[in-house]
Amino acid sequence: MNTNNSNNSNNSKAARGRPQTFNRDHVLDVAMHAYWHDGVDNVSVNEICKKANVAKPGLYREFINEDGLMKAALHRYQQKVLAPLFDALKEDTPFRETLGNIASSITMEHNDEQVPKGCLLAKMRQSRSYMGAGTQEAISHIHEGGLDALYHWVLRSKIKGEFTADIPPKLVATYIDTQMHCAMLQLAQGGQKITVRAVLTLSFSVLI
Amino acid sequence: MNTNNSNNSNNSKAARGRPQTFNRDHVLDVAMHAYWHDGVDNVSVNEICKKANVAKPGLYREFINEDGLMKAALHRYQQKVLAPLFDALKEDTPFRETLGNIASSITMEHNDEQVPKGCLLAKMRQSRSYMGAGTQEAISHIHEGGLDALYHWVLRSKIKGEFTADIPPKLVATYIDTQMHCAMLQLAQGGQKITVRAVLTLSFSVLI
DNA sequence: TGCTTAATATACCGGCTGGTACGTAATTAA
DNA sequence: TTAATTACGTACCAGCCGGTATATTAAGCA
Repeated sequence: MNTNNSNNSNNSKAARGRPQTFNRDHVLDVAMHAYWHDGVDNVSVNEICKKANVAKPGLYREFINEDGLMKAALHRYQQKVLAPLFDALKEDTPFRETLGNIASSITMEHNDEQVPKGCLLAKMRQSRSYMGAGTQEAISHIHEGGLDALYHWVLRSKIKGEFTADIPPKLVATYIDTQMHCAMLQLAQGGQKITVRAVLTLSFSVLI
Repeated sequence: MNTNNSNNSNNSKAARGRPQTFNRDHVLDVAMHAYWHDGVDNVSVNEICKKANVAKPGLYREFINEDGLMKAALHRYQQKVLAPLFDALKEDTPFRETLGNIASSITMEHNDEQVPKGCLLAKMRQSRSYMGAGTQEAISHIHEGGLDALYHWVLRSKIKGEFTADIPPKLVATYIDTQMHCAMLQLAQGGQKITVRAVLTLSFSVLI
């Protein structure tokens, strides 16, 4: 898990040549936000370079090509945004309540314009087939991780007796994933939060 | 060949200059299929010209610009594909059965490779904000027409006593529209038909 | 036979794309 | 100092994009 660490501190001294000024994390933050906000198809490497105030060759040195940049940006999204959300599935909150929390956090009002609408992973999933191999693999990997987290959460809820509906757990996980995905797309596309939430809640009501 | 026409069918007289060979309907068929199959973002005017075997200036003379072409292709999709499907909502089939038919027709097996997966309207809706003004308007118009058809179908079903759940009809229309939209996207993205169908059926089960 | 009208195809435009060759700047080691 | 090493940024590449100027072709009319 990780590419060598470029510009960094805990490295022993040495550092033979000209010191690196390229800031990998900063570029990744810019790229993640741009892809998330504008949609992967509508952001070029040139634009990211401008926004991050770096030159193209430096970026290509770090990420090899556009596919590498996208893949890295998506991984950053997974770490910074997705993982904290999915941590909620590991807690001991009752099934019903967690389901409600999911609906809430998706349609939450953060009028913070800094946070783009929708979900980068959701947006990438739908144009998956036109992306580079590395990005496609990352999308599948992260998506499957999410499905897996949902699946085990459902299993545990079933054991705890909190989930009683007679629906195969695998299907429940896919169902919730699909409904979340769908809600994210609606939001990204400009759908009203209140409507998206009503639809999401209605779709979840079949589970409780 | 001299029964020429394509466009101006009922033209009676003369036809002064060089006879037109540009076939509007053929170009629209090609464009519709290309947008549908490959995704609007991944098809250029140049490619459509090549596939339809026409020169660019002829196409621009007929459609003015890319936006005009997209808009016309979408309208053709509405007439050729969508309208026949939505006609099912006007018949007297029971609510439950119609709901099942919707799920069936969406996940139907036409291994016919000629028919692209998913729905052109659904694909366009999700990249709406990056398209021309005419296409955006067409998307909204057709989408609202579909929502309206669903709404009135639900209303009639309620009057007939076939739909009894205590959910506002407007929400039901939006809900079904959303679930269909979502299923179409999943299919377009390569989702398994059997899985998509299971999710769709589960989501519909809250209505009956 | 021209003359007019209208549709055609070639060949081009500036601009943007992903990607890179190459000269230069900044550092350490000798 | 001088050489080696490494990162930097300018300026460029071919290729595609949406869109168009222009000369040519094919018809009816006189």
